[in-house]
Amino acid sequence: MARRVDHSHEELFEMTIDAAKSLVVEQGYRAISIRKIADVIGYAPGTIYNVFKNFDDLMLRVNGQTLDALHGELPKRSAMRTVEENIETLVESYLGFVSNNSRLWQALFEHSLPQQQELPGWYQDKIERLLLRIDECLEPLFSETPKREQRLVSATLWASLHGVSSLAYAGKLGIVSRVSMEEMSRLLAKNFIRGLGLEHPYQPNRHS
Amino acid sequence: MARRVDHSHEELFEMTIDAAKSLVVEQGYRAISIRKIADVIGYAPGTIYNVFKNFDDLMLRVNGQTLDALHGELPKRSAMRTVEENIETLVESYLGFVSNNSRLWQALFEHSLPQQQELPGWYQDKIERLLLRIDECLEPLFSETPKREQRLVSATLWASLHGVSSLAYAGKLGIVSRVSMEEMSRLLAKNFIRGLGLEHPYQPNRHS
DNA sequence: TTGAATTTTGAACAGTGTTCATTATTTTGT
DNA sequence: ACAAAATAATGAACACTGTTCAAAATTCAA
Repeated sequence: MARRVDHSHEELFEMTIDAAKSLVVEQGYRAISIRKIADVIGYAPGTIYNVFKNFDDLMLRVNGQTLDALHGELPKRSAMRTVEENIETLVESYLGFVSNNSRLWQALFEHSLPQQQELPGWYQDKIERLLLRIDECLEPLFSETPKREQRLVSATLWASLHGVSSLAYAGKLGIVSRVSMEEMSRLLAKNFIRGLGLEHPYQPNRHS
Repeated sequence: MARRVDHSHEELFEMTIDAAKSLVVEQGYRAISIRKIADVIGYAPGTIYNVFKNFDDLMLRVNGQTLDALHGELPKRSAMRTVEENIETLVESYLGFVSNNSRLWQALFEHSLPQQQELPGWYQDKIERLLLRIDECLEPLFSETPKREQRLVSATLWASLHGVSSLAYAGKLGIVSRVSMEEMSRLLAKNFIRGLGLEHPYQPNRHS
């Protein structure tokens, strides 16, 4: 049976991702499977392979939407405020999003591609957009220096926050509970930026 | 056939973990399976379940040994040096270990337990030991304040470094390559510590 | 209406973790 | 030395997994 008009390619795409999302939200990343998703949307497993290359592709789309959603919640830099204040606001938004979407957020680091397969361009672009949000806030610190250093700082802050949330949610910090994930994030951002903003906009550190 | 004297329980434990490790090193985390491991050690799959509770347990043991190995390579604090210098040395050791054991290191964050199942005590102890290595280095900054803040800083630094290496190895930072993982780690550690060490040993940051 | 194009299917394949009755072996008791 | 109990190892079986693809069902075009 081929119900060609039942749902368009685009509708199928959306239905599949929505089903995957709700499975993640309700049962966590490890509970997803192509067959379960197919059940939810009322199609056969094979149909999903007309819309997605494979499971990794599907998962990348799900995670891509999570990145989009985060991007939508991050505020733009306010010219009225200092770098520290802007970063603080950014971190608060980040923490809010992560708390409200914890299961989807966990899926973001629980899924990873097979060895030596790099992320597709469209996915890297979504990360790029997020890094730009941080870049914006750092602008005043780097007005005179090459942009590469600025990007390095943004990526470092992004990765650090990622480390804190991923370890906190995976329970990989022992005693440290979810309450202190927020404490850690604020501590990190504040002092990292403060360390940066001392004398030099960017202090290249030599390797001993 | 029961070859009871062939290998003791302890030998079987070690053989299994060694086999798992070499599979990770040669083919990456996603290539491991109980059956492949059983093949390598010359036993039936069922035998592995006499030694390990399940796959997660086995994987936790593998990762536990990775944590042990890292702990063995981290130097103790030198009383002759400043906090910044001690942390720098620590970070260099960390980076060296991660580079020399990249596949095993990746397995450390590619594996995660099912939802709401927390890490066993013996595993948390291994993390505790590592955090203590950082704690040591921070000692001079916290001589007068309660130890809780010191632990918060250690955990934050640990988690941040973890974030940098995990995103870098998973290729989840786009352009940012493995070369700059080291740059990012050094930038992070240096400025975070510098930010901390300003006026107050520890600056509690209020939430706006 | 017929034929081509397209969408959906679901069985089949090769794999996965895990269980457990059966078997082979060793240890113990007599 | 022999029988009985204890133990270790097995591998078939179960219920899953992602993925493929010939066949079937439906729609579109002539």
